[in-house]
Parts: sequence; structure tokens; C-alpha cells
Amino acid sequence: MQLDERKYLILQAIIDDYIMTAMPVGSRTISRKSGVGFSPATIRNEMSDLEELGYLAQPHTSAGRVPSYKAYRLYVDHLMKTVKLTNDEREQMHEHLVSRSKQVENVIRSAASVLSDATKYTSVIVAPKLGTLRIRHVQLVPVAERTALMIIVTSAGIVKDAVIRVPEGLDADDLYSISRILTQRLADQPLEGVRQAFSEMLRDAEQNRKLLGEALQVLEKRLEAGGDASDVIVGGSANLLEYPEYSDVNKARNFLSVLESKDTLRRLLGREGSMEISIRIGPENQMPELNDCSIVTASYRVGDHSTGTLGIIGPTRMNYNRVISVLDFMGRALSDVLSEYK
Amino acid sequence: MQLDERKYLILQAIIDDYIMTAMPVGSRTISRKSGVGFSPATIRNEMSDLEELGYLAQPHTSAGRVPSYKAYRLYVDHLMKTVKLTNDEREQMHEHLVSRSKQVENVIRSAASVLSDATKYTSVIVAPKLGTLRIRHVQLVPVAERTALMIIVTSAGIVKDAVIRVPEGLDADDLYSISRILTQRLADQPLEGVRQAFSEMLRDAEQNRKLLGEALQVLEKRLEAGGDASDVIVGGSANLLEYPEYSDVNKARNFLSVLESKDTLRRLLGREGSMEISIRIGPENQMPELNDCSIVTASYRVGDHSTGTLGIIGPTRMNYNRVISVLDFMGRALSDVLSEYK
DNA sequence: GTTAGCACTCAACACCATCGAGTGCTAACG
DNA sequence: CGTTAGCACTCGATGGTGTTGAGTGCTAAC
Repeated sequence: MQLDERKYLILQAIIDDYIMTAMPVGSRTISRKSGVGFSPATIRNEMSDLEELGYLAQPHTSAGRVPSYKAYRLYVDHLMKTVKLTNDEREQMHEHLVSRSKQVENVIRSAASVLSDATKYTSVIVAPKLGTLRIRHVQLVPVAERTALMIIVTSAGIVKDAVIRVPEGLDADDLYSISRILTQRLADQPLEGVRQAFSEMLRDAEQNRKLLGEALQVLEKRLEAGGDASDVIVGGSANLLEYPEYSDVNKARNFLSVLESKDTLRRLLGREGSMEISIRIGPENQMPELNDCSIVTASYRVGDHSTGTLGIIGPTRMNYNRVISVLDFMGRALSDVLSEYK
Repeated sequence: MQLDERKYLILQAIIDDYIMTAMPVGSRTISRKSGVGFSPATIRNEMSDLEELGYLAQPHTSAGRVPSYKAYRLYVDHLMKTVKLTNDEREQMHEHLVSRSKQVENVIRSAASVLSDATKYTSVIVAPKLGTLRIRHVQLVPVAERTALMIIVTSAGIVKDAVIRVPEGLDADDLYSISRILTQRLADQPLEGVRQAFSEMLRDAEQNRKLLGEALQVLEKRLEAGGDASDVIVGGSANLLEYPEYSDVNKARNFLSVLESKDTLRRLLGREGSMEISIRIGPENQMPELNDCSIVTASYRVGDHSTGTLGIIGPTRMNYNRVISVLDFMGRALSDVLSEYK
């Protein structure tokens, strides 16, 4: 059996309704809707077909139908009519985003709360991937006897810092000289390439071998760890309780636990890196805990590289339309704000 | 009417039981308990007295009694027998705490998750108050044309950074010289006194007035804002859903919203600064949303100053005993770890 | 002063009838 | 031949009813 025009129309109406109400949709409801000129009986026949095709499911015999994952997939791929954000909304969001300090972490934090406010779902943002950023400046700052803070300023203005041990007897001026050398050598290198650069330096400057060795180690650890917990920011986790699908405390707890595990989130969001919007519906997430959730992500850039991800997590019956518009806009806005230093 | 020995005993037994079960406790239950050698009837009489005195309440006529806030207050003040943590637990917690990077934010993050793991409640930690920290080093790092990052290393090793605009034509070396001057002047000053120091410098060095003016402004803003969102760290928010008092979704949402508002949390925790443990039960929190919650806080020090707060938020019937032991231990452990730089 | 006994209260639970939204099928209609 | 009205059927939701049991308060006896 093929899907004809009318089946599309009806399926769309069902999904639209279900997204709003979270209640199984009956034939009468659809029939009454504007744009559909058929009697409940006709609709019932079509619904029966759609069920057979795997797009709809019945919770029980005498209930309406609910969309299946397959239906959502079809919906986001073909049926959805994109809505635009009003200029008002855009302005408001943009304003919130730029109003705070320019520090990257703060910008991202603001972005997360703007996202969750605008969508009423939970938002997650992953900070720029370190590997793709370029080093702008390296600075060693004395902290205590034989201890220094290594600060790395990148093209995104982000500061990565780490405490390292330094050989005895180096004062602030020594550290500055070393910083200068480090900066000269490493400036404009992507963090990824930093390793070779370091090894070259090790050959050159024998006397500072120990210091550089430690700095290298720390850097490497940073890189492979992929950043720490502060790099994944969650906004609006209270929103999830607004939706009836999480009024079951166990489901809600499940969801919350996922939100607390930053590693999992990073993994979930960090899969693809294109500018396009990625939508994963229910089981497509490959995580049993998130079988009833959808994740919509977009990515943002710092400078020329696509580096970070922003996303919305919500029930499968989320308002994809709205979420996509918001994410798309915010992705661009975030890229703009963060690329300002470039 | 006065509370005699037996009334204390019974009240304690009731609270202990209620903390475990969250169910109204009846006279039989108490009577059966070891240590109480009276029949249910006797206990009933005593319970009736205790109710009249305001220590107990009855949800409805034919139910058992539940402790009132007044009872919890009495409990934590007088009745509670302190339990010690096992050495095993102490070691385990300490290990988790020091295992990660030494960066202050990471230490605090670890501490929050250790706290919530150990207590099964939600933990909140407020980073050291800036005002009491001493400046160790100030460094300006070029980020882009006319933009520099001002990094302030404090006695706790914390880095406060802020983007500031600088006059045109200053290169890295100029910034370094300025940093040196700043460091010389400001080193060992508490952040609180920084303002006067700055004004003095403004008089001295006319030519850098603009730069310093901006730096001063930024610093001031930082100080009065009391830090940004990253200074309040919440751990184990999923834990709250373990308790039947939050199986009502609305209550849970209430709670979650509070946890998301970092400002509120800072206010809630930041009230007192003594090393002692502070316990606020139900309405004592002065926040209607938290009428069913208790907040137990301890403070930790960096160096000599009492500066930050760590706390547990949970239902009023929380296991005060355990929570207090854990907080006390963690307060000390955190102080040790953070004061290492001193 | 303590306790056994007893009548009373009331939430929780199971049971049952009713209601209504929704379906599938069939037959009639244009 | 597609569409629709009509109708019997299903089944969750709702609300009323009776029962159960935990718990109380009171009184009288120990």
C-alpha cells in the first residue's frame, strides 16, 4: 500500500494534535479539524490503513491512535511545515544572549537558558571542541612555590587552565619569558597539532625539558579527556516535569540521571558536526533510557570550524517545528557571538 | 506541661521511625521498639500530650502521628545521638575529592558529587567568597585587537577572568609590564580592598587611566555581583526524586526550579559564615517553596578565612545525623584541599 | 500510674455499574 | 466505487459502595 495525499494529510493532523495534547487522537477530532473535509468514518478507514503501515498505534481497542516513531520520522522529514520565529522573538533571544559578560562559558550558559525558555524543553550545550580551536596565547602564572597555572587563550577566547609543577627557582619573569616562547611557537596552531610542536620544542630547549614535559602532559590529558564537566551545560531541567509523559516519577528520574551525567550528554550530542540540524527520535538515540525522548541538535561555529553542539531534549512528541526554528536561530546567533574575537 | 524523660524517649523514637519510613507512626510501632517498655495505650497518652505541646501532628483522626518542625528542631538540638562515619567512608570520600585536577572549580564539583553520593540527597556548594580572598597575581593577556583578558589568581588558586577593552597599540609586552605593576601593587591585598588600591594607582599613572579605569570597573562588578552562575554547584539533583515527599510532580518541580536558580541558592546558603553546622528546618528557610525542605550547611575555609558554604537540601525528615557527619567531614576535607596553595 | 478492652474514625482498597469516546463493520447513498 | 450513516461492541475512566485494618480516645480494671 502506498501513502496518498489524503493519508499524509490525516497523519499530519494526527501528529499535530498529539503533539499538542499528548492524548490518543480519535477520528472525530480529526474530522472536525479545518482542512479535512471527511467524515469520521472515512478517517477511520484511513487510520486503519495507517496503523497497518506502522505509522499509528492504538494503546487499547477503544482509544484513539498515537503516532509511532516511524510517523515522527516521516513528519520531520516530509510533513512538517516550517514556522518562522517572529522578529520579536529573535530580538529578544539575541538580546538575552549578548547581555552578559563576553566570557565564553557565560555566553553558553545564557544560551542554554534562552533555549530552554524559548522551547520549554531541556537544553544542552556542549562547549567548543578543543581540538579545533587555535591557540592565541599561552601564559604561565606563578601561583605558589614551584607551582604555576598554565593558561591557554584560544581563538574562541576560552581559557583552559591547568596547574602544573615547575622547576624550583623560576620567578615571574622567567615564567614570562617561557610564556613568550611558548606563545610564539604555538600561536595559531590548532590544539590538535600542539603535540608535534611540543616535541619539536623539547628537542630545541633542553634545559626546560622538565617544565615543558609536564606542560605537554597536562595539555594532552586535557585534549583526550575532551574537557571537563563544565563543558556541558544543561538548562531548564525543571521543564521536563511539565510534560505528562514524565509525571511518572521513575521516568523523570531516569531522565534526570542522564542530564547529570555530562559524559553521556557529550556523547549523545557530539555525534555529528555538520551545520545542519540533526533529529534523533526515540530508539534512534541508541539509549534505552531515552526511548521516549527525542534529541534535536544543531551545531555552532567558532571562526571557521564547526565546533560545538547545542540541543534540545524532550518527549518524542515534541514540537519539532518550534524546536528546529529556535535551534537554527540560536546556532547562528551563538556562532556570531563567539566568533567575534576572530 | 513539661517534657519528662519518657516523652523525650518517645518523641525520639517517633522521629527516628518517621525519618526511615516517611509514614505516620502509630503507638503500636513505638511500643514494639526496643528500648521502650510501655504498652501502646501508655504511648498513646504520651503522644496525645506531645501533640498538645505542638511536637506532633495527625494527618487525620485515624492515622499515626508525624513530627512537626518544632519536633525536628528539638531533635537536632537535643535528642540526636551523633554517629561517626566509618574510617572506610572517610577514606573513600577523601580519595574521590583529591583524585581530580587541583583546579578549584573541579575540586568543588567533585565535592558536590561526593556529598550527594554519600547522603543520597541533593548537595549545593558555593565557591569561596571573592571578597575574602587575597590576590596573588594579576595578568593581562592579549586576546584580540584592543581586547585583553584580565586574569586574577587568588590565594585559593581560583582564576577570575574578565574581558576588558584596552587602548589601541598595546602589545603583549606592554600588557606584561602593566601586569607586573598591577601584581606588585595588588599582591596580598584582599579583593575587598582592591578598590582603594586601584584609585591610588589611578592618581599615579595618568597615562594608563583608561585601561585601569576599565579594569577597575570590571573588578567591581565582579565583586558586587558576587560571582557568576558557575560559583554555585549542585550535585545529585536526581536524588530528590527518590523520596516519596516529591513523588508529587508539582512539588518536585518546585524543588527543581529552586535548584536552577543559582542566585536563590547562593542567598540560601550564604547566610552565616561560622565553621559550625547550621540547620534550617522547613519554614525556618523563609521561603514558601521550601516549606517541606530542610537545609543543612557547613562552611569551609581557604587559608584563614571562612569563605564558602557546602550544604545538603532534602525533605524535613532527612537523616540529620548522617548528613551532619558527612558535611562536617567534607567541610574539613575541602578546607584542607583548597588551602594547599597557602 | 499502667494497661486491657472497646467503640469509633477514616484512608485505602476492591468491587461494580455507568458513561462515553472510540472503533470496526455493514449497508445505503450519490 | 468512494463516501458516509448507523449500529453493535470495547474498554478506560469515573464515581458510588462496602469492607478492611491501622490507629485513636476513653473508660474501667489492675
